[in-house]
Amino acid sequence: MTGYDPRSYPPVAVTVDLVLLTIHGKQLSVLLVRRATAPFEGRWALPGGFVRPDENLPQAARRELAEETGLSDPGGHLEQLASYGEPDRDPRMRVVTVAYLALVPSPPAPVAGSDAAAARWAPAEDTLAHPEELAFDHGGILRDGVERARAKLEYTPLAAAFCPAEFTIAELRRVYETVWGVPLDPRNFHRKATSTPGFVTPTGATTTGERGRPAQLYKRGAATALNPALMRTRSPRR
Amino acid sequence: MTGYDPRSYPPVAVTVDLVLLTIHGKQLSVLLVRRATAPFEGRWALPGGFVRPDENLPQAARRELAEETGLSDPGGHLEQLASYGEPDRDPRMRVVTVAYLALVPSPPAPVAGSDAAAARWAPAEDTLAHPEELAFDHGGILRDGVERARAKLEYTPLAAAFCPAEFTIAELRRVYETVWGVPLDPRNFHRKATSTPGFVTPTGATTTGERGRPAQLYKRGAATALNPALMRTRSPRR
DNA sequence: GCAAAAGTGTTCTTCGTACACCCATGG
DNA sequence: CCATGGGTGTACGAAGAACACTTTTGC
Repeated sequence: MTGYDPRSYPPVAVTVDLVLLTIHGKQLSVLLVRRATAPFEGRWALPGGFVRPDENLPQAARRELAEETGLSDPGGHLEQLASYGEPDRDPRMRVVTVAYLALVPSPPAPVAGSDAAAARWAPAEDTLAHPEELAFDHGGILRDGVERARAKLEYTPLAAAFCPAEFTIAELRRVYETVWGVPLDPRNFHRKATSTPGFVTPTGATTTGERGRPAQLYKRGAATALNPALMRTRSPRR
Repeated sequence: MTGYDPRSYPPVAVTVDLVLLTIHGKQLSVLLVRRATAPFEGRWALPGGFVRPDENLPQAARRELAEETGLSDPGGHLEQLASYGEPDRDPRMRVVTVAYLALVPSPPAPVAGSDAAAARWAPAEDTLAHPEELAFDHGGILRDGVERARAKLEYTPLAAAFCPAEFTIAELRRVYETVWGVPLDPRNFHRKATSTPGFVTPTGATTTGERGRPAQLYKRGAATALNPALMRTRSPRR
């Protein structure tokens, strides 16, 4: 590295891009914005923007999240995903992007993109099937984000990030079924969720006005990791 | 993001830093280099350097790894860890670093730092106990790297990255014991390692000249994930 | 009462743990 | 033959899968 002064390099920019996931109806959905300017004008892309000189990476990600959801704190979960830095990933200049993964409760707010031409919740499955339709390398970033989300549901209490502050065990189960795309046994899931320490804590309240027996309401527990983990792989009895 | 042109920003540099781990004797060790120039001159730091205009991030990481180990392909494993971008993490200018985690077989080569004043393998435990002694925010990066390595041993066949091309089950077990810092039952570990599909594949050869019964030699299997996972948490019989 | 959803109990099987035991080599 | 480490067999208990069954609501 001696002899390499970055100030003699062509300029580099650092951006933050967001894989913002929620559960919309029965589908895992990702927020896409339509690009208003070149390059990739008119194409759909992940929301994102340049990191400002005075902010760190999580701050930039939270700022983007707030801008896109229109809420100062949309709840849910935000974590760094990975960084992407192919030299030609942006035709304008060298841009290294730090992708963040955000999971938020169902439609956090009507999305009023202040700086994007338009924004929409797109079914993740459809978008993953045609990743090349997204601008830049966002198809690959989205794939990594969805994969990370699927994996982390197994061994962290992250599924609750998709739920409102209070939720039923059945709602939590539907998160798993939607994200993983597999049916789960409601009875075994109930036992598992309520018996895993720190996963959920009962609020005492119950649902009402729904069909069937009212359900206990729960809020997120204090645990940051699930032990034992939930199983994603179905191991059918022989 | 409208109205924010990164070309009007103060310049940003992107570096790649390496958490390079190996097993040295009975200890998990990390490669540290002594800084030859300001800032933090004379202090120990993770190896790293600026990403060049024509290379992508993995290429930069592999270049650093080759430079530090003195081998064009030291074997083992290399993966992106995370990115760090506090505005003041480098007093010279805004530097965003993309950290990579590398796991290589025991002393891959005498380290001849071409551009660092000196390099050494430091016990990870000691270094983690005094993270503030490292330059920049490298103490935190090291902590994240060791944590990642410990976690990934559970559900990936990554432990084999610490072993030479051919190894015995006992060598593999010692990797786990060293990285996790817990003793494992040799007999149960043997069964588990050999029965987990894709973890290790026998070469047919055996060790010789050692004390005790010769051991079968194995090489890395094709699996990228372990199913079922190995257990790190000891669940003692009640 | 009936449908629907919540929640409990029970059985079967799998798998981790502990540990007794046998095997193959060096000295 | 004995010490040392490699490798197998087996009993016990914990936990997951499957599913019968009870509870509590809306209609």
